[in-house]
Amino acid sequence: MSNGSISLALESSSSLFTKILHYTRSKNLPKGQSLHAHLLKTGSSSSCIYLSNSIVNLYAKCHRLSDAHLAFQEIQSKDVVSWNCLINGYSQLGRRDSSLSVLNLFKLMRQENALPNPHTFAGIFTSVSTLGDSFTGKQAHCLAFKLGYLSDVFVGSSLLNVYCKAGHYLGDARKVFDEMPERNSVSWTTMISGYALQRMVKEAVGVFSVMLWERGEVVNEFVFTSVLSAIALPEFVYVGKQIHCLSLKNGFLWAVSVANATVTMYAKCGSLDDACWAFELSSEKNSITWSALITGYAQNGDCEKALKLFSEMHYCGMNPSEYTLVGVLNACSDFDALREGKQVHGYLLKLGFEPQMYILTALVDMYAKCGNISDARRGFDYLKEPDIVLWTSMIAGYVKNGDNESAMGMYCRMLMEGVMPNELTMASVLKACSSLAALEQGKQIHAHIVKHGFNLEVPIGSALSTMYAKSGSLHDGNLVFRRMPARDLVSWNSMMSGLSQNGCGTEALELFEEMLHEGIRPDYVTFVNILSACSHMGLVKRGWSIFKMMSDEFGIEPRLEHFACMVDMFGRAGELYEAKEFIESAASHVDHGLCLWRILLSACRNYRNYELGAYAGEKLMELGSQESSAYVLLSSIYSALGRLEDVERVRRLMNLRGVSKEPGCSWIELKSQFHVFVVGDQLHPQIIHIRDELWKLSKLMKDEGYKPDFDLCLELEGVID
DNA sequence: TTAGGGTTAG
Repeated sequence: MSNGSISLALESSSSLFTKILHYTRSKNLPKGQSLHAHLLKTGSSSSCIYLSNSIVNLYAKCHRLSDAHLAFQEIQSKDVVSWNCLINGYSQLGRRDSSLSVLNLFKLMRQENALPNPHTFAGIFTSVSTLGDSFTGKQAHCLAFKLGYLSDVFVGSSLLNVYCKAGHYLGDARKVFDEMPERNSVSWTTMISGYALQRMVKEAVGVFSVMLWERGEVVNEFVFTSVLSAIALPEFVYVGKQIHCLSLKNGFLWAVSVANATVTMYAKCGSLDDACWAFELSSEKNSITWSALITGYAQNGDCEKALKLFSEMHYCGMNPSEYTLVGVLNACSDFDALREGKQVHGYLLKLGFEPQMYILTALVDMYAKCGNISDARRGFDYLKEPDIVLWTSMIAGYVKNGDNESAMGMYCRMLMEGVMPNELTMASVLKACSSLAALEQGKQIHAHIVKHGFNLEVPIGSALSTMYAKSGSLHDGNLVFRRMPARDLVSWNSMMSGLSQNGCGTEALELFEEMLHEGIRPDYVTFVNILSACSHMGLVKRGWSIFKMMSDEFGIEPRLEHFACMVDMFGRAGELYEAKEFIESAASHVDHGLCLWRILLSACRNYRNYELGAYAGEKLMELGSQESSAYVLLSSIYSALGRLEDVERVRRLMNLRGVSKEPGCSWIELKSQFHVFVVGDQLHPQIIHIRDELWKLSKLMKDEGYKPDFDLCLELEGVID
């Protein structure tokens, strides 16, 4: 026997007990284990239930549940504390499997006729809320009530947490809360964060105020963090500011968790200056504080500041967490900042971050959104079993890069591998169908949506109505739109665009009026749709007044798209000189000029106003247009005017600038197969029959008296070929 | 003289 063991052997059981307690609190497992060995050797633990329970507790608190279980089984006559030590050990792990073990242990405990006490129920309710099992929660609630334990503040608070976490049971939660004979900081925090989770700001702040009224002070930092987390909308920022000031007044400047919640609160409300102020003010910053401000900037569209802050964080010697990296990668995605994104990628590899699922997803998303789809795919292929978020990122990436066929292919592969889509997946796939105008596939996706039990909420409802509308099925598009339980601005905009693109300008304008009537504030996209509808309908006056209304009433500055719609509107109506004046008053930017003069040039061709057409064409030459159609049209106009020198000059300019005509291309989907045709190609297997049919059609046209318009068809072989 | 509840960042 060593000296240490001799001294242990001589110790009284009360001193042994103090030691176990100390090792348990300090989570000193090795010391605890040697003490346990000593107790087994001397047999002193079996004679004393306090000591044996404490050993179970020691292992449970050190997260060694299998050892705790063994020690528990060694106890001959278990009491309620023995059960509680084990039950609470499992429940405190906070995992799904351990919570299920708790429920099994509770069943065993009842079979062995051991009577649970309030301590037992605290563990039971904690596990039930981890599992989100409100049915078992209700049963345990009844039992606790029957046993008269609900007056215990621990039981009440943990039960409160069951109902708060279940979301739909907030009414039950409030009832439990109101009926508690005693409430403390934990009960307040639980009730407040229950409301915060459901974004019920007024209720959360209400409970906070009642607490202030009853207690006269805020007891700890947790109450502040939970109430601040409820505030995430600009209209409540003034309440947030009051609570922030109160936290400073009550001396919580030291609490980094309060500072983090404050920065997050301001950022979510869109008050970035205040978020910055709270950030500077915090006496201690951790990676969460930095993350909160970085993602705040990213989510409010100031990605440049987010990236700058990230490098500042690096220079301050603060290492980023996974969250910071995900936040900054998302900023790169939104900012189209591939170079910076690659730097962050390199940096995280250097810091030794393993490519875990969410970092990998952020990387795939960043590469895809920044247009580097092949690197995105490499990241995707890295994982053997990608989860639904990663699949969706990859599918959305293909859609964003215009490769809708690959997006559809990925979706089919995903289904074959047995991965269930979520609503974002469905929205992306529907977008691919819209772009392909693939109605049949779109209908199949609609069937999947019904089959998987998704409802027509945004974004699925919006994407589905857009798919139908863009594929020409306006009736179905409208049906989906009307059946959506709630519509956001994007839903209205896409329905309007579907109507406008399919020649239903009047209906688009009616929808616009309806939207204003419902109090939805239009954005710049709305006005693009509406101006385009006016242009197609020839409603010049209406268009003018809407164009003015956009900036005067809604404070939206006109963008290139709006100017283009206006020029198109004048052009279609034959008001060519109005269009010219409009361009000259609006086109201060090169890009604007290039687009606007090009529209006028086409309109001049349609109305055979060659003088003005030549004027617009020369403007395009001055601005260095790279569009082949501009050169072809201008030279044909000069030819029609008999100005052959100018024809030659424009041709030379086109060659000099290396502008070449892209061959025309069209495609059609027949029986799930795409047939693609490019000018001059003979690749289609049925090309002979197709040409035969075309020849018959043109003969029919001639017989009916249609004559081709040769006015602007030139001997441009040298240019076009 | 052993055992219990709540909080912030993506």
